Amino acid sequence: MLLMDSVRRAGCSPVCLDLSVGLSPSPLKMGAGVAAEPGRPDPPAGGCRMASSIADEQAKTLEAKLTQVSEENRRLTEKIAYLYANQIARLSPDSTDSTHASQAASPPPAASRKRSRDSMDEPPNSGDADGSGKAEAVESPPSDDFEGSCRRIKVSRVCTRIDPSDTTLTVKDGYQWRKYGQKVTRDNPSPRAYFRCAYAPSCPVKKKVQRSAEDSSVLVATYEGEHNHPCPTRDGELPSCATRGGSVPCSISINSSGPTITLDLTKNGAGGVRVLEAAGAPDLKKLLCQETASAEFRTALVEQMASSLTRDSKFTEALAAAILKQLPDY
DNA sequence: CGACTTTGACCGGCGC
DNA sequence: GCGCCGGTCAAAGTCG
Repeated sequence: MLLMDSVRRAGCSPVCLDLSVGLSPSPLKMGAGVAAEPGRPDPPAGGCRMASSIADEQAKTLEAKLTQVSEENRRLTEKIAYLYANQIARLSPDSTDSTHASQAASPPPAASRKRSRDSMDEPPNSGDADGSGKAEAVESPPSDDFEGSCRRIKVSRVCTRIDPSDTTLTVKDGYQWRKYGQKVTRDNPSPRAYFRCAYAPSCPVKKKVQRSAEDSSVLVATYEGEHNHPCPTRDGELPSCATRGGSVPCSISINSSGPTITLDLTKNGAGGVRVLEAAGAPDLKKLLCQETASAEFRTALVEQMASSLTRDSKFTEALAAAILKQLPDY
């Protein structure tokens, strides 16, 4: 886009755009016509004469931008790590390893009932959660090692905007789920549905789906554990915003043993990111709101998303196919 | 007829 | 000890 913009500003025709997306070793290649691949015909007459110098200039610009974005990324990472560490320290001043033993004897008053339940719900084979365990869901007796039994399963939340009239508690994420229960919980008038992964019998993953208490048009899906099998459909590799005919995940949560931070990826019309909530850390939410509102954050986020997409050869192939479809035969 | 969903019953932890 | 609550079970019902 930067190149396109510069080329446009330089008075060159946009026809020079080389869209050899995914067809060359370089996954995404957009540039002026002179940057054509070897063996390809020269740019059409009327192409950019200044393209060579512009390409050099743009290469430098992009390089500088890459450095800047990398620096921003590093800075943001450090900042989030710092904020997170601060919050943890503030929320659990005695959160050291030694608390495990005392927790069994006398639970800390600040620890909510729910929190202790969450750790209790850990499946017997939840060692899988760190990816190092075996994939078998074999019942094993509780370990005497308290440290081991307290290991947290991976918990993540996905908020999904749905039609308020849609009463089905389904979130299409590509995996197959079997519903095994539904309950009305105290803090929310809408029922909570419980699902197990139905694709692999040994898969320990569970999912809870419930409408948000604040906004009934938002479904909150809580995933516990990690799948020990590949996703049955490609759509499920990520909760996809392109999902059709179903609910559309529109936000992500950063979890899991610490404060939950929910980012809304769609609601901000200005193209920014909105912090929906930072459970258990109101100050963190305030700070993150400031941070995500910044132009630097948006730029870094966009860069990172673009980078992830362009590294995915499947994506670039699909994009190339879609573009070729739109182009007249030549 | 098998797979899946629904829903009331049941279980175990926790607070009072 | 009792009641509340979240989570799970399992029989019955539904669907393709």
